[in-house]
Amino acid sequence: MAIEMPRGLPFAVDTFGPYTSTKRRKRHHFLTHAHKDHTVGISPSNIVFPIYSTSLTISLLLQRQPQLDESFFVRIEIGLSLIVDDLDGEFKVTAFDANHCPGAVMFLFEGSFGNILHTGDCRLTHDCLQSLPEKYVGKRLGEAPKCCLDYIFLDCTFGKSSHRFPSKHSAIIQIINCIWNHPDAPVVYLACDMLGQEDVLLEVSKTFGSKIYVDKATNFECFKSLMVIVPEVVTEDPSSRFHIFRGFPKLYERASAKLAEARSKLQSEPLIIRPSAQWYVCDDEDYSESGSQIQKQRKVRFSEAVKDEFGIWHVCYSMHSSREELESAMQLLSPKWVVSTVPSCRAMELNYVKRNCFISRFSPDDPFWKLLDIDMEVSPVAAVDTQTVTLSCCLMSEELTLDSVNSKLVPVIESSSMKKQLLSLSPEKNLPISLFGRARLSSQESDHQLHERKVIHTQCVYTKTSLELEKPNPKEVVESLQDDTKEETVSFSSCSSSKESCKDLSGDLRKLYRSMNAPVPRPLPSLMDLMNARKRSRNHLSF
DNA sequence: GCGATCAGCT
DNA sequence: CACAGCTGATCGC
Repeated sequence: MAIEMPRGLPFAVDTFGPYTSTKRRKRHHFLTHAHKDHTVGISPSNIVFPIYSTSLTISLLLQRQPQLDESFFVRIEIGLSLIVDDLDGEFKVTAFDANHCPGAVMFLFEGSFGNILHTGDCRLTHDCLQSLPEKYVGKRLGEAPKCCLDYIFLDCTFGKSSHRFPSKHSAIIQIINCIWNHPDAPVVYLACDMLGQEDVLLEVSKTFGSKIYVDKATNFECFKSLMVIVPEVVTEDPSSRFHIFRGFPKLYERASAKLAEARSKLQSEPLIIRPSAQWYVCDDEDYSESGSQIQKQRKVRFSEAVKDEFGIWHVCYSMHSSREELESAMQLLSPKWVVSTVPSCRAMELNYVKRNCFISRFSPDDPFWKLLDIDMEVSPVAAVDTQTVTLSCCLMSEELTLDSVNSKLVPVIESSSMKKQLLSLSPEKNLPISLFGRARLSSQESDHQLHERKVIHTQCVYTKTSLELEKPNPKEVVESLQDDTKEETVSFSSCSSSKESCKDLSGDLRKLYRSMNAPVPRPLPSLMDLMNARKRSRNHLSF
């Protein structure tokens, strides 16, 4: 899952259009790693070259999509920098190991827009941080680095997970121990067919002196990428004790079937190991209502493999940072602003962000404003001009609506007058408007006060040109704090806290919200009924 | 008819 | 729940 970069930046990371307007097309594209959800949109028909990425990521991508051409890509390797020419002045980009999967990198951009770290997907361990330029990393917790990053686009995938994850190395040792503890298992199935689990295979292979069988016929893509990354561990001989087990689909069903088959034949059971953090983050949140008894009964240990009710052994092998790792990384890096690259604005839940990221921190000449395409040189304008578009108008034309959160939406004057409005805010008096996520409060405000704050609600600011009348071009999503309401915090983020997903808005609008690091609101249930009824009647007609 | 995107699922 | 990814339906050219 990737987010669009703010409009003021000339580059995109892990997003590849297509953009309807060439005006919006980013001039430079960067790819952090080869997982498919980060390569969506890369195709010969949508050439957005050059795409900057590591040799390994490019190789994996070319292998999967041979119709792409090498010439679309520019190689950048871990630890190396490139200077990129741009209309707005050149900038420097450096790649760093993201500790996520083979070829995965974080990008550090340094230019007139500021110093920006985009982590892609990452597991931000201490070692990982130490590979960043010294000036950006504090020597110890609480000690500011010599140079502050302006923004971090941060992988907060497991930002909610309060558990301490074992290191990848430790997880691999757990896997090896688990295998040692099952000498009678005739076959060891490793659910490791995903890019990023190769080290598990490598270490198992080295420890037990055996290659690992990959079924070329049913798992060709995995076979191909293993032949690029760790060819020395792969065998096509099914008599090997170690087999790759597909993680999808229906892992549990297939695993149960394997075990049942052995039992029915009175054979020793095979050993099935799934190295993934997914199983461990399940009971992280408050599932007291929806969570099954099975979940409650789980006595999860992170220090050794755990067998579940289906007979699968789990080891917490995580390719993303835990909350603890993120907090610690943010403290050492002390960025001015943090944006989550995953939806639900999970960055806002980090203590570091709650305590340190507020808009009042930015002076009028800070590049922050430029990043958001907000021009500080504002000329006086009429209160209402011809560019004003109301939300209701946009929504009608899109056949979409926002949910009750937005029922208080008011028309907002676009562009310059809006900017002026924003900029005229005095931090003390009218706090706070934030441009990303939940409004950030002043640093003096305690967590308790923070909690007492009132409803935050969303305003969408749209620009209009004659061309874009049909498809409004939402420009900025801002939040404002309403002082006269009594509700406790954040109806705005109701979506992210809700257990339901936010799948009810059209893709375009969803992308917009995500790019602003704002949770996607859901239409009113009544509207959903209408939309569904319309869908049903349409389906009916087609018969 | 094809590729891109979305919905739904695990 | 949700990683990354699959399948099948639908959309749009």
